[in-house]
Amino acid sequence: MPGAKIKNMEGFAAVSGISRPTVSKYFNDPGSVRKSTRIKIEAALERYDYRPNIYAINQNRRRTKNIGLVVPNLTDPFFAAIARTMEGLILAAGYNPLLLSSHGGAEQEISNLDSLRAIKPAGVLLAPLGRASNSALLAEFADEIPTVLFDANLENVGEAFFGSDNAQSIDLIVQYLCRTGEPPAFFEMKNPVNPNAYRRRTAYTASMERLGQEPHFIRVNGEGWDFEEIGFRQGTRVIAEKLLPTNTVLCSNDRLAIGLLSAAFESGARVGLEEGCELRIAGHDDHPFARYTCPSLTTISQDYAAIGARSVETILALIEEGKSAKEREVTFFEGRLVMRGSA
Amino acid sequence: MPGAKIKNMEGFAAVSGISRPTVSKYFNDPGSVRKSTRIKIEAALERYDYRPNIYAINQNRRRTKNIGLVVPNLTDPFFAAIARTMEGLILAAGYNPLLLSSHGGAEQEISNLDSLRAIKPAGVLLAPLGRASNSALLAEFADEIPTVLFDANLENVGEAFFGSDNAQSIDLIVQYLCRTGEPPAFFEMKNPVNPNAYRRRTAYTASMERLGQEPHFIRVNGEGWDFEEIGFRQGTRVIAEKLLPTNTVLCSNDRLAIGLLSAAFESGARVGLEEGCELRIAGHDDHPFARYTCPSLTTISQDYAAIGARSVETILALIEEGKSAKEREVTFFEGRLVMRGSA
DNA sequence: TCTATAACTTTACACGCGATAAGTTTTTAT
DNA sequence: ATAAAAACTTATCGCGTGTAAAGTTATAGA
Repeated sequence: MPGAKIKNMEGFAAVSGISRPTVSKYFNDPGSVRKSTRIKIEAALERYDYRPNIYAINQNRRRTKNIGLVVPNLTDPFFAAIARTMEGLILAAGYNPLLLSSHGGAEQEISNLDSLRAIKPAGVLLAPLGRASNSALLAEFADEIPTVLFDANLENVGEAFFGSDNAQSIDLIVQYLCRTGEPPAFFEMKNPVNPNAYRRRTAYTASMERLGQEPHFIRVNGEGWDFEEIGFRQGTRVIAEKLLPTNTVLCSNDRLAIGLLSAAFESGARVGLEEGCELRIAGHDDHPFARYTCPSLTTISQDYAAIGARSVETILALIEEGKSAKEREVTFFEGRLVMRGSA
Repeated sequence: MPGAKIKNMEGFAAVSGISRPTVSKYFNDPGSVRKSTRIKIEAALERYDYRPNIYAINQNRRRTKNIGLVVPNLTDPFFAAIARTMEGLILAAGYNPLLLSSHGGAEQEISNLDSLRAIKPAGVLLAPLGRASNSALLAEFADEIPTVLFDANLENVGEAFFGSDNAQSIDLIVQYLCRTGEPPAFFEMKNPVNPNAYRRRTAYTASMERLGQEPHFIRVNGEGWDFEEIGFRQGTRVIAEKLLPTNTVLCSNDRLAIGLLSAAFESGARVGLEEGCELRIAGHDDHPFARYTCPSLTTISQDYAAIGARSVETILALIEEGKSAKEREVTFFEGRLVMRGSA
């Protein structure tokens, strides 16, 4: 029950009976002071309402305790989820996370980095938009401030990258689909916004060829990040015009698959493994809603716990060890097959 | 193409040929200086790389330009969307939005407010958790810092509240459902986390009675914010045990409805308006995903453009006019019926 | 051209803390 | 008990701004 407000550390030092530099030391690391003085300070904290002024702190510290966290689109629950786990890890390490969303726009991405520059963060975790990103400006930023990329890789930007092993995960699901039915066609956007989409395209071709199957692509038009909408509209057309070369469709990501599932439902095409189903649909990412589609969506679960953990570990190491790594570390984590009702 | 970096306003004032206090004035309001000096300063900004140090600024300003934006759960796309629109409005007004999510936890909500206190925001827009919130501590916070609530109201906390008119919107959809088929039963959680859920419960009863129908409740167990999961698991049970009193179900929110739709699908119960369907399901909120459920979800669209706009306007007025309003303003916006395939 | 006034300049201090140096006290190890 | 080490104290500076006072110059309106 803190009583009277105290306006600065000078005043707080006075009431706690400890000198100001020692109090300052305490706030920067409570373990760095003698136990007896720690007790005195904490007793004073109980009695009085005082918190160090964060602006004064940051003005004087060499490095702030801020870590920027930039995701391409918070409206996408996938990024909301990964951002949340990263936030927790950053807090646990005693740093202050600052979450920004680029809202699918390259200008917003740049303006996010500008905002971050203003707060002089110790480091930044950045999931870039991908193809749309202004990579020259991103590289410039990463040159000033320790930056780790995740989810989408841009060549030579940042000190490290952590993401999914699309070659492995796509191979996993292509093998599964081929083993259990007709080989899949690949449903994707003509001009994907995300580099992962390109990797998955390549991985699909490679897997199919390895299995002696001919790759088939269903490439649909559409711009932006409204993937469900694109999957739905183009899916409706594809089904109506009977453009599907096989009864099995592997979508480049779950959000397209969600749209396609909805299109199939409204078109009267039954999806799933059961008797009488005319279509199998699979996705990639294990979107939070994939469990609740009708039927539930067979997909690949990205190991975002690992991606998040390693990204945070790495930026912390960069910050605390001081300098940048000799070599840019690039690590791909394996995906896991999640078998559900749709394929 | 800014050239050499300049470390402080002193240096920048020197190269721009203007005195430091005037430069300071310029950065706080470019319109407050003479046109000829504005041109000189902006010319220097082109040639040199300088931005005022945000920590030094905020240490000395009476009020910062920060506005806190706290939502109960960013993983919920509904809140992600409303947060996004509010962010845009705050930026447009020349303020700096700071987005925090309480992740469904009361402790996190409090710690978010503590983080905000540390940055001394000019004002805060807060969507509280609701029932779980520590409303005493929230009230204490709102007492220190101008605060506007949205989405979920807590009595006498904050200077104003903006949200949906649950009585109107529930009446709208209950009337629609009664007009077009059997009167709905109300599917909800036994102990909802959100005050809106209580309002909707009451509104449902009132509407049904007004229409001369007997209200029926399906109250399911479940804790936390994993509504889809709860809707799915309990929905599966309810369908299996044939506990539905009518063929029409109105869910307290879309996320429960999404789970229930999934349960119905897996249970083989056809949902919708078409021939041969045995169930109608409706929701509330117009969740971004509601368009893509199978069948697409009939629901109520909250006017979150209005809620966001009025909330931001109000907090800005409070900040700029200085003092708090005479009376706590409480405004409910009407919902709109969105007719889709499920009911 | 003159004058009122708005806008500028210089000077100075305040903000609240981090950091460091030099001296003093307390704790730990022998 | 004693010396060395650790932790404290006082004193002082620096950070990059906001802000205010007092004096000076530019601008607008007559």
